[in-house]
Amino acid sequence: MLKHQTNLFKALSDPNRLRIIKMLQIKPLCVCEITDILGLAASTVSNHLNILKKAGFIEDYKDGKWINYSLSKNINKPEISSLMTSMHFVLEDDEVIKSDRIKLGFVDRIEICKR
Amino acid sequence: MLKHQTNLFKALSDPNRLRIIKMLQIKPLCVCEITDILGLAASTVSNHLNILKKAGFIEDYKDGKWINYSLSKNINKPEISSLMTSMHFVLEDDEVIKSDRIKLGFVDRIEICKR
DNA sequence: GCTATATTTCGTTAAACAACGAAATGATAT
DNA sequence: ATATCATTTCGTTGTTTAACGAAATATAGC
Repeated sequence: MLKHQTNLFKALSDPNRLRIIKMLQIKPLCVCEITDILGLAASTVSNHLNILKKAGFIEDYKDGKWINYSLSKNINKPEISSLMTSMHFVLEDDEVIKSDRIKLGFVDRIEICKR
Repeated sequence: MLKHQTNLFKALSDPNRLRIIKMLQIKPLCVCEITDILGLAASTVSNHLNILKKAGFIEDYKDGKWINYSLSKNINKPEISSLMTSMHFVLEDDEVIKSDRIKLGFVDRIEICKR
């Protein structure tokens, strides 16, 4: 249990995973859109998403041929919802986060996947 | 800045550092008391305390020949106080944490330092 | 000022982690 | 049914991190 709760914080202790959460605060995204904005290998992003999902911060659902990720509801887990509230106090003024969020307005999953 | 905020979560992503915070929620402690309960080398504990202090979660003050650590006030840092609030929702039922807190009632810094 | 002792710094070692590319998987849409 | 393409799995590499003991530092109290 101590180990499991430690994983909650471990999941949040990577800059790229924080970027993912701050993007998902705006809207749900598919793997290829996240990959495009972060500029990482698809396999690396897949791994990050898995860590966040196992921790309970995000969840996925299918949308045509894409898998969308969104922040998880987790009404019933106080530690998750409490930490998600904390995430709103964090990094709002960060340049990287702001830039990521601007890019969100222009990502087009169909264009990305054509490349 | 992204890096600095990541360190907030990194500081909380180690089981022994979580144990330290959950103990300090009960009362301030000196290094030798924390070392005694965790069962780690003093140098290791010193390192953990430094990481928590740099992140802004704890602060120290002198008390005779001991240095006491306590949870930091940080009224003015919303991300810190928000995360500290989250820490109250976490690990309250954990066996290790409960056992640590029971030991707190019996630690005697003068006895410890005589060994 | 000296001595005892609490705490920190340093160097080392082993384990954990992030990143990648290539290959495997799986599901959609024709 | 199959071709296509999004996503995941796997194995590898370099980096970061936790832990230790020994030595250094600092300070309290005589």
